[in-house]
Amino acid sequence: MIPLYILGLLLRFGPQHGYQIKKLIEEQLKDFTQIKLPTVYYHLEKMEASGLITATCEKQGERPEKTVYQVSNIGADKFGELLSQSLQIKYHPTFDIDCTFYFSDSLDQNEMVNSLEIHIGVMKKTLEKLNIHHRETLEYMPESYKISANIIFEHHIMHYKAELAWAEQSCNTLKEVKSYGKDQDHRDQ
Amino acid sequence: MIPLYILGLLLRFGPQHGYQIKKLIEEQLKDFTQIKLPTVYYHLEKMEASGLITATCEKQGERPEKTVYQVSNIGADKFGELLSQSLQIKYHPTFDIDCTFYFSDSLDQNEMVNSLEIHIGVMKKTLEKLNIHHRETLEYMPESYKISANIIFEHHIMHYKAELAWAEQSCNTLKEVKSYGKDQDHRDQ
DNA sequence: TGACAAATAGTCAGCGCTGAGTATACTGAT
DNA sequence: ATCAGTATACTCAGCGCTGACTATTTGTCA
Repeated sequence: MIPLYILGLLLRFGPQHGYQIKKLIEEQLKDFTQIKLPTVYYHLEKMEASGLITATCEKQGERPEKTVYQVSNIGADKFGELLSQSLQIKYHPTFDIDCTFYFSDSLDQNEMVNSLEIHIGVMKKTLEKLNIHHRETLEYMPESYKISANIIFEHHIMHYKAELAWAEQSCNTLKEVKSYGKDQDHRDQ
Repeated sequence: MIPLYILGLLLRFGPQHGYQIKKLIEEQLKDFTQIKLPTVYYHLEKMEASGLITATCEKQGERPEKTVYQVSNIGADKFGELLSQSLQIKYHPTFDIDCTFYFSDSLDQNEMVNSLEIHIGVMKKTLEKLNIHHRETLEYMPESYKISANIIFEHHIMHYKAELAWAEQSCNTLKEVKSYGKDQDHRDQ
């Protein structure tokens, strides 16, 4: 996926250094990816080696050189190819927290409720931020890009909502079990 | 997360070989993880090196040896530690398809609609399977595990539903745009 | 105008993971 | 009795990724 981003950004915004590409990704896609700088450089080198992009050294004054990358013809073709391939949508999420619940017999219920409550708070804040950013983005975005921007934002918003709903539901379930347990204890005494 | 699974499974089901651990993960968690065999062995070796588990060679007849692993005291402590840590829930999904939509100005709308329609089909089938497997699991599962099993299944089901809803919504949006575009073409002619 | 933080630009060792491969044992069809 | 196919059990080279590091340049506030 990263080569696709790099090729696409270089085609859309013209030749760039590795660092600039990282900045572009941060600006353009901050809510949707977390690509690290060394990862960008790693792919730039690989892509240069395979001829998808060409590197030229830029010397301003006599300061250290910066390497500027631009897409070759082969790279432009590859972009189209990768983009078509990316239409094969896959969705097989895994959640670390499933492991926690799988072994929940070794855990205290209060801790679990607590942890879910924190999670609920985080998800609510994340959703607020996303909604605000969504509105902001639509303001300065040219009409032709709005539809796809909407689709991307909606994708994330819907999954965050699902995560929130799950956390709230599970939290309530655990609380009910707890109070039921207490009732039993009470009756037992 | 994998060391946590391995420690937990070894504690719950007793000493096992690498291959058996893989089988256990497949049986117990088939809908929720896709851990590969070499990955299991990788972690077993690391965990043995750090004293979390101990390996003993088993020779049946004079056939090749199997290595059986069991949890040490240190490992049992580590299990508790990792399990507590795992209560810090993180959710920052990234979707490859976002990249596709980000560059959707280079794509044909029909292809995108098509791709989403396929995705909708896959998600529907996945949900059906998950629901069936959910019911089956609850049947043979002892009462004490049902709550956590429900929570895990619900987690996945809710996210698959979100994914499905998003795909349907986006598909409709794109279709509307297309027919609107056609209208315009028609008027332009 | 000197000093300290932040931004820019890039490198590298090493970790986690897995596709592809090896080798033996079992099982069922012919 | 044999052969194919599957299950069991494990190994290893090499890829993708990134934390931690280096080094320079540019604010920025006193």
